[in-house]
Amino acid sequence: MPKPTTRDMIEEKADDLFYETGFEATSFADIAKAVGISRGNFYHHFKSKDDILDAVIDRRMAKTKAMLTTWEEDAAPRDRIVSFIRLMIANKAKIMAYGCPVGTLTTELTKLDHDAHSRAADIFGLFQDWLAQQFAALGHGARAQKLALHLLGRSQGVAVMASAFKDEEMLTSEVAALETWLDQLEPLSPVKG
Amino acid sequence: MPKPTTRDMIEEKADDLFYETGFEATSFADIAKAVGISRGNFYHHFKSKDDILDAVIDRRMAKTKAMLTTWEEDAAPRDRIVSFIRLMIANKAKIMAYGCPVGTLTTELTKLDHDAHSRAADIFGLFQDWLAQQFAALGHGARAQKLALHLLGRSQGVAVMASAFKDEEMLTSEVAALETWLDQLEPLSPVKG
DNA sequence: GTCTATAACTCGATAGAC
DNA sequence: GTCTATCGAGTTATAGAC
Repeated sequence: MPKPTTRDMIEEKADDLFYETGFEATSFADIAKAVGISRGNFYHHFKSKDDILDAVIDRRMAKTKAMLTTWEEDAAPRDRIVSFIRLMIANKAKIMAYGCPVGTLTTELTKLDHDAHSRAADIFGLFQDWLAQQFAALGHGARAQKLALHLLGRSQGVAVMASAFKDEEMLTSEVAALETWLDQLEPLSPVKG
Repeated sequence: MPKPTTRDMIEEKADDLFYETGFEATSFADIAKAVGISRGNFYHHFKSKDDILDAVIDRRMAKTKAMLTTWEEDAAPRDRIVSFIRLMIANKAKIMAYGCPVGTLTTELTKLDHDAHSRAADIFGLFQDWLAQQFAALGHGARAQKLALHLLGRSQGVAVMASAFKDEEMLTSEVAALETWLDQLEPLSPVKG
């Protein structure tokens, strides 16, 4: 494992801080302090705060793609979708504290009327397309994209409410409801098996 | 109708701006410009920016209570719940542009670790309790609060996705799905009728 | 006295020169 | 890596207008 570069460190800490305290509320000084470098050193790596945001979005896109690829190790599309649903359980503590990283960033960028908004929304697009593939494999071809969007929305709702009320019970019971929903979808006519 | 006071005007414009551009991103200069008064003049009406936030939350609580009371003119609990669901249709344009006013504010205040976060979440509490009353009247007493939270979450998810993708079709079809969900809830054993 | 406008202060932000 | 410039934020002080 190679030693992380300064640029990697900046991206990683900026990613965390944008998630935990928001993009606008995070200052260069905050990131510099977290990384342990001086502020001037930033300009060797990033020209502006927007440049860091671009890098953070690229980083999240790459990590999302890698995660989706990992989930494809499950042969059954149904189990792949369950992996997505249970991501909320795996990230329970952070979701209750800060909400969903994708949803809260796109929401903030929408209000700021920021150019990067559509690129942040593209992360949702990655999830949607991947989920739609799984629903199509389950035999829901015609409405695969719609089901994917529905599932994404349900997940976002859980994240918003769980962080608003700091309610773990709500999160776990809604995750269970989503798995029930998945297994009761009709008609179920998979292409194979 | 009495002429609105300067204080009323400040609250109204601050409410709009907090919704459209976010609490932190809205400056006193922005509000002053919208109201048409000077910056310094604020401090005869509010001690600080947090004071304005408190007033805005109070204002939203009051408006929410008034709206819920209006919906109670429908005698049938089912129709009252439909009024809630269709609020997303009535506010379609704003939701696609800025998301849900309650959800986005609580999300922002969570990340800012702001004291007013719990008061903002109380607005969700108003909706939840009111919806739970309607579900109880429909005969779902034991799980009325849970159903209310579920419906709130579904609504939040729709708002997040619709604003992320600027997708009106998603909003309208999910609203229709919610009405179907409502009418297929089991068991249906209303106390009266 | 209540409301309002002007100006100045403090602080922390981005940005950049050395 | 330090040090400074510049800008805009929230805030305060003071003085004029109704």
